[in-house]
Amino acid sequence: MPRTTEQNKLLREQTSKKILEAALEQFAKKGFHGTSMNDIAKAAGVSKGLAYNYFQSKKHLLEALLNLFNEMSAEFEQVIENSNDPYEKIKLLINYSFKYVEEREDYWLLYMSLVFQPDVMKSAMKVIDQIYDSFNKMLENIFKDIGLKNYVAEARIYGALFDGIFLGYFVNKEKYPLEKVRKQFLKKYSKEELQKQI
Amino acid sequence: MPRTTEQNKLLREQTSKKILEAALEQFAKKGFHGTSMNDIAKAAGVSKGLAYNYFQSKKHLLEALLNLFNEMSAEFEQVIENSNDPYEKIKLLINYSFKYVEEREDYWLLYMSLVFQPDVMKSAMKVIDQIYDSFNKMLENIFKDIGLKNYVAEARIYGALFDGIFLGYFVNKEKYPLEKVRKQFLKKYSKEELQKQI
Amino acid sequence: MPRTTEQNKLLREQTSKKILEAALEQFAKKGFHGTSMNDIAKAAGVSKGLAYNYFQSKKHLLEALLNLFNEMSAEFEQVIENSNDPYEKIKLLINYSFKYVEEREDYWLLYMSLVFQPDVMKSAMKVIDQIYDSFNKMLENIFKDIGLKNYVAEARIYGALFDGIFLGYFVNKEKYPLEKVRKQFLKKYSKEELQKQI
Amino acid sequence: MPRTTEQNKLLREQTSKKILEAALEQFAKKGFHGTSMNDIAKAAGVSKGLAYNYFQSKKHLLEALLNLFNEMSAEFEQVIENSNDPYEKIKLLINYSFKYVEEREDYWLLYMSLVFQPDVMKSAMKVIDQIYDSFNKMLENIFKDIGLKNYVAEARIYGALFDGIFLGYFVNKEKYPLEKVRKQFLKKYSKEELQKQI
DNA sequence: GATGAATGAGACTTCATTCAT
DNA sequence: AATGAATGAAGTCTCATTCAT
Repeated sequence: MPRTTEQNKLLREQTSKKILEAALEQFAKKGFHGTSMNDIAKAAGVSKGLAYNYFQSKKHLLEALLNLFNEMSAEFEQVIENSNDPYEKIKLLINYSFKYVEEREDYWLLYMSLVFQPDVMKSAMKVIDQIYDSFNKMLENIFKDIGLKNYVAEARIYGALFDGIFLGYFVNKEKYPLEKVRKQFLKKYSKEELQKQI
Repeated sequence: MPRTTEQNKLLREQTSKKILEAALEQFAKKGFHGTSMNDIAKAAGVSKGLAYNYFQSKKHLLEALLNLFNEMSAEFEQVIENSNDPYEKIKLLINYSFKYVEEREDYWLLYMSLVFQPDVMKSAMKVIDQIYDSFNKMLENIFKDIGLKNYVAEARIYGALFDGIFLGYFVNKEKYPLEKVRKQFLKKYSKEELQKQI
Repeated sequence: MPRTTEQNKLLREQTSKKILEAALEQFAKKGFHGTSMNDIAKAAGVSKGLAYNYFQSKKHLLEALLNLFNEMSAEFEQVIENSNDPYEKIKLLINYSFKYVEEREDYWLLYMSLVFQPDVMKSAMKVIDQIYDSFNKMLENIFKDIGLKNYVAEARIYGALFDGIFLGYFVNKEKYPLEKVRKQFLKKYSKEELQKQI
Repeated sequence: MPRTTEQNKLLREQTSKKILEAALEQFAKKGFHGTSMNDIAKAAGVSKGLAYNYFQSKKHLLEALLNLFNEMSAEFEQVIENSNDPYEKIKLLINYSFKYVEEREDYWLLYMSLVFQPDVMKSAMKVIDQIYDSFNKMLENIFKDIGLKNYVAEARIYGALFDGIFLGYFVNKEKYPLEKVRKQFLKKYSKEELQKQI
């Protein structure tokens, strides 16, 4: 009995996901140029041919991954929707960030490795730039709400802290005092401290 | 008549430098795997063969560049020697950092791209780890001198700011409000602000 | 529809054999260093890349060929099993040798060219040494059975004759009086002559 | 003061010899294709450029070495001039052979490696063929003088023994019972034994 | 939908040879 | 006569992609 259209669609989705996840993992670990289609196919448990059945080329595969970054961005936006208080929003953001990067290490690593290899793909930088922008706007709005005069610079500084902390963390996970830093981060952006700056 | 030993030494130094600089530039722009020896040779204006006369392999070439990172680290240490006042040291550090990254963009980009591709080379991560360590120790000492209780976390936060700011800057140089951020950075680490935290 | 596992296995065996045979032929003719992977691939009628799909490297290809030498050795052992009379064994051996080298010229040439280039591969010399050993032991036993006092030296002398004859033959096949030499060889190792030496 | 013509000539001869010897040693050890001009220059203690000043190319260098083989051949001829007795000549030949190969291992190894790589150079095979011929003629004459009916085959068999023994010796010098074989060789070609064959 | 054998362009590297800050 | 820096062709090997006993 042949598969129903329904079943086929499901199968395609599952296989596609397997390949995407494998690609993400491999790209994150070894970089775009350092990863071969063979690596990806093997990690996904499929044949090389099948990977090409789903994605036109290695670049297309990367492009497909980039779309996931937009979701990442959207999730951050959602998190701050949970409160109307800008102080609370900051707190939610910080906690979510730590959770996020720890859980989705691969996304974050791929994201960063693309930042530092703009030549890999033009479209990558466009996506990355957009994410940066939306993240900054989000932060600027929060800091404006709080009443910080230099909210433009403050947004960048907050973003820099976020990026820089995880950068340091990935240089040497064992050594990095992530918990201490998280606490200090929260403290620096607590209502009490922020109000001193107004 | 053969060249004198002196002449040869000079020639070797010049050519070696040409190749190293070209490699730095190319690696920074396109990443290790994304750069071919051909790219490097062409950028250096020499033949492919000659590059191998100077550096055993592409990896050895990268390794030679890594040594330059240690110099970078040493320069930071020197800068803070110019004062005994920890508050002044911080100020010197910040200003030097901005000048440094702007002037030596390529170093910084290569450095970062290696952070995000640990598979490229074991030795790279070792060197990077060491630089991080020494930078952190330097900062911890300064913050300890100032009297900050959480000097460990504070050192990491300072470092994160540094890394994160330039990361953001390179994502989109045109858009980044570097000068505003520098000022805000200085303000946050001014004597006045720091003393509030003691 | 993909090929069945069965089909693939057959295909791999066939292609592998094609490559091995081409490599043997080329190595025998031009030596290991004098043969390029391109030469081999062309002679095998496959692409360069495919040769690497089957053999990790040129050295591995040579190593695979070395295993064939062990078969060669085994065949000689089998030949003398056909008789219990040591005099008859010698005769069988001589006739088989001539047939063997004439038919498997390439094996023999490769074997010899490896003897004279020990630097090519450590493992090659190990295999060659083993074959020499087993061949010598075989001969020593036969000569011991016959009752020759100097059976150790006699085994070596027999082996030397074997090697030396074909060496001379390959220097100039047209000129070499192979048939005359074979007859003289047989005569020297005839029961009648051997018994004179006891 | 410039060198005199005399001095220059001497110098050229010395340097030429140094290079030839180094080439012989390297070719013998690693084969023609396995040896680089750099290897040779280094082993000779001269610059690459100088080697080319003396020898037009790597092939020319090999060709120059081939001429030395002719000397080798001539030396054998001279040795047997020392006696008029064919039985004595054989004895002189055997003893000289063993001494020769042991002392001039490199010549012999190069000679043999060329036999098994005819593609390396056409001219090599011509020279080798000539040496074989003259050696064979020499032996045929001796065996004819002794009165052996099958002197043609006997000459080849003697030659084969010579080649084969040293071949076996170089496969594993430590293990080879060279002295035992030499004695047995001498015995086989003693007047007493040879006369049995007439 | 799925496989992996096969290709070929291009990467890294070596080396005979040339040439001259 | 002597040097070794420099070149470029050719060799080893990898890998994105295609294709079909």
